[in-house]
Amino acid sequence: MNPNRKQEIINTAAFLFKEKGFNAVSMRDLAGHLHIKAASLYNHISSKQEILAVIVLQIAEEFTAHINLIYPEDLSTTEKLEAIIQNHIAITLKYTNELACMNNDWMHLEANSKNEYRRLLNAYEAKFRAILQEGKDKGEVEDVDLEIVVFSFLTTLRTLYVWYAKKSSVEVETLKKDLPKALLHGLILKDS
Amino acid sequence: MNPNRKQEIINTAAFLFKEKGFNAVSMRDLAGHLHIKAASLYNHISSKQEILAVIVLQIAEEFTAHINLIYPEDLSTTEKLEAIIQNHIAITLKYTNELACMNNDWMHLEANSKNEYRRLLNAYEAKFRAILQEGKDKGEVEDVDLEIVVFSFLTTLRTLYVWYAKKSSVEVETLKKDLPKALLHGLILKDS
DNA sequence: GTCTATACATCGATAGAC
DNA sequence: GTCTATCGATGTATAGAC
Repeated sequence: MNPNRKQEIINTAAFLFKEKGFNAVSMRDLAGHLHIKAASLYNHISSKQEILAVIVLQIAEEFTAHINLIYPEDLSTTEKLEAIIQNHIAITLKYTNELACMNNDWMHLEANSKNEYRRLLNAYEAKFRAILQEGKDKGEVEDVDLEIVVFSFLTTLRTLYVWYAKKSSVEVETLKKDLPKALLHGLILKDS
Repeated sequence: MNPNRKQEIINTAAFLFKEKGFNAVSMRDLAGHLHIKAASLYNHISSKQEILAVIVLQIAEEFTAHINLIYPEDLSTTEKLEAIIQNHIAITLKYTNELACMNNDWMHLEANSKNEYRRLLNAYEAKFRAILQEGKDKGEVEDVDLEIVVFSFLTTLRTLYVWYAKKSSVEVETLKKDLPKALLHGLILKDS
């Protein structure tokens, strides 16, 4: 019942799920990393499914909260997109394991949690799409297919934890500076 | 021993692995979709691991073959990158299930196959990086961090099957036209 | 080439002692 | 709150009949 212990279990689970995938981590594995027996886990959590749901939905809700904050602000499209990029970087640094787990294992949520996750995901994409559409209407955004930009932008941002896994803190500063550049302005010089 | 039957098993497995993930598909599931019993599968394949290795390495080798072809050609950086993008789109259309499986389940390969996969992946990224470096040297490419561009570019291309899952053939034509635009030239107009 | 039958490991989860 | 012991389901894979 100790909430600290519960959080400890969830953090360890997130690490293991990232490393091996949800289905490849047994309750015995997880317990072993905490130096207890599998049966003892059930004093703190009700099921393996519950652990996954907490990990995934916690992160998904944090993303939703941030875009709901940014969306109505009086900022240019570039500024809004920059804020979203910086938020993805910040969450990637803080919740690397949970993010990997969300991306790879949300499909293993049971029905109710999976629906809730999908709802949050769709809401996030809708707000993101609306920001881009606004940019197009205001003439700030190039004439490219909106769905393609939404897809390529969000795919890159969602998968930042892969990049982060192999990098140093110096390189994180480069990421904060150059990722917006690469995503927003492309990489081919206009006059070539 | 019938090679057609073996291919049929592998194709069905790729579909199921994409839908549910490697570990969530049992040999009984797989057999059921082929209207036979699990034991009968072993007349055609030696293990579940073998199926995964065939699926993943087949695709990985196809990507490697293509970049080895493009790399030494006498083309501009833009042309080479366009060729790579079009190849990713083509493979996504032809091998959607296998591609999803490669991305999500390569971690479940056994040691030897996993090492081979990593070798192919690293070789691909190295060639891709070299093409970008060449573009920078020739002044065709913006001054952005190379690793960040390699990452965001390849992440998007690798994950195209997610986009394709929900789209029509009309939209595929838009993808072929606008994905290079979005990736190479960005989305923010220069004068805004 | 597919079947039935089954071996044997491991899974998530529970009961009840301490 | 952790333990031992264990249940019942399910996993991959094999043996041998047809």
